[in-house]
Amino acid sequence: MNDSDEGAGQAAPSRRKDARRNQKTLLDAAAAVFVTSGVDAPVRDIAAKAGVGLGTIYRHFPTRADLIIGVYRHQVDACADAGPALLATSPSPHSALGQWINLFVDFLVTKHGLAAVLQADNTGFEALHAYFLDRLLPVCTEMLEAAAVAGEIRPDTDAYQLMRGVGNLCIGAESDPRYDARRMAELLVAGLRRPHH
Amino acid sequence: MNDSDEGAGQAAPSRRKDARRNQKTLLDAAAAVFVTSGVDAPVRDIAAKAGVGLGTIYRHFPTRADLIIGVYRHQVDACADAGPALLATSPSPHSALGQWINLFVDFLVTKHGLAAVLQADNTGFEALHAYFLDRLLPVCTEMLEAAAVAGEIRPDTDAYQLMRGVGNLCIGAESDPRYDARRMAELLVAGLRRPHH
DNA sequence: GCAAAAGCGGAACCGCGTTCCGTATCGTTT
DNA sequence: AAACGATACGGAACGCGGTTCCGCTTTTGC
Repeated sequence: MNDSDEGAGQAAPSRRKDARRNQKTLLDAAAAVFVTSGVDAPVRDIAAKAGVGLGTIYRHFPTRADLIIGVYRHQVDACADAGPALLATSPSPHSALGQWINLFVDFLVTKHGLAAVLQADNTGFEALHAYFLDRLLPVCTEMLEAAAVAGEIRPDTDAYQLMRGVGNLCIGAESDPRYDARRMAELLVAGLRRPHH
Repeated sequence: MNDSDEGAGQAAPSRRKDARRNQKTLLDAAAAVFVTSGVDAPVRDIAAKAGVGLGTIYRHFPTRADLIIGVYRHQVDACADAGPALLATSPSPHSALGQWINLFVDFLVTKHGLAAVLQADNTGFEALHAYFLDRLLPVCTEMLEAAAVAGEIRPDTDAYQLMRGVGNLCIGAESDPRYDARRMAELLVAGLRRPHH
């Protein structure tokens, strides 16, 4: 899949020195451009910001998804790690789930255009979708199960659908002042509560 | 806004006869192409299907939103009309709301790519967004108020946010077999139930 | 039938993603 | 240090799709 690093792996001990430097430069440039122009920013803009040619960016990050993953991997991992922590410190699994979803929503709405590109059907972004699922689905599943065991929610809830639904709720949220994705996500989480305990 | 008709108005009594015919031809062609290729289908495809030039399509429908509105106006109107009817026949306002949302979701998920293009921030689709809001928001507001008066839901629920949330939930639903937008929408509606006192 | 008005077609232009290859740089070997 | 293969770089060039623009055709009013 990935010959050297980009995508899912980050250790790049081999390779030529300039190549490694360029990779880092590109990630920094991409992060900066993503903030100002969103994750859909023209590839040329990122290349220009990094001061490299187009060939270079495509060699290091064959798809835009690779670039996005590279830029946000740490934050996604942090979100994943927060799950078990919340489960341990929260008064109830359902409350932990709510807080965790809040974290996820906050992450998504502050990355312009990221939520829109996260859905599975978006051609060329399968890797991105897969990475998010890979990291977050187990956590979500764990929390849902804990809540189900505690009898707080219906036991038939599917973690994938919940993640997908929450991700969808975040689409375009950053550019619509009348819309509050966090509130909608809370409603969704509230909706899976058991009718009465 | 619209010199003649496209967009929100449909009566086109004046104009040249061939122009009126082309407009109809274009709507039919667009409807057909939307079914097979989604609402993002290349303009050229629609022009080809209709057997007209590019200039013609842009003259009749300056933006893609105009075309989409033209194609789906009747169905949107039907959905709007269904609201009061459901309110009258359903056992409770909340139940009517749930059924109405189901109608809306079914409409959206069967129109490939429509939900994705419905959100406000999508440049060039303001007219589409506005039309949907124009027709459906009053209905949604009415149903929410009825449910609030009946004490079934919290009284502070915003119709715009609900519509936007439901619309978002439908994005990409048609191409992801693991995802059931209707179920998520039901969860959302369930979530605004009053926490029984 | 004729001229102005209205409408039509599609070439052309632009932005953007993506590919490809001649050139430059690196690092290793002698 | 010189030389040479491997590795990486830059950017021209191509394809696709949206949008504009203008010379030509059809319609309509007289």
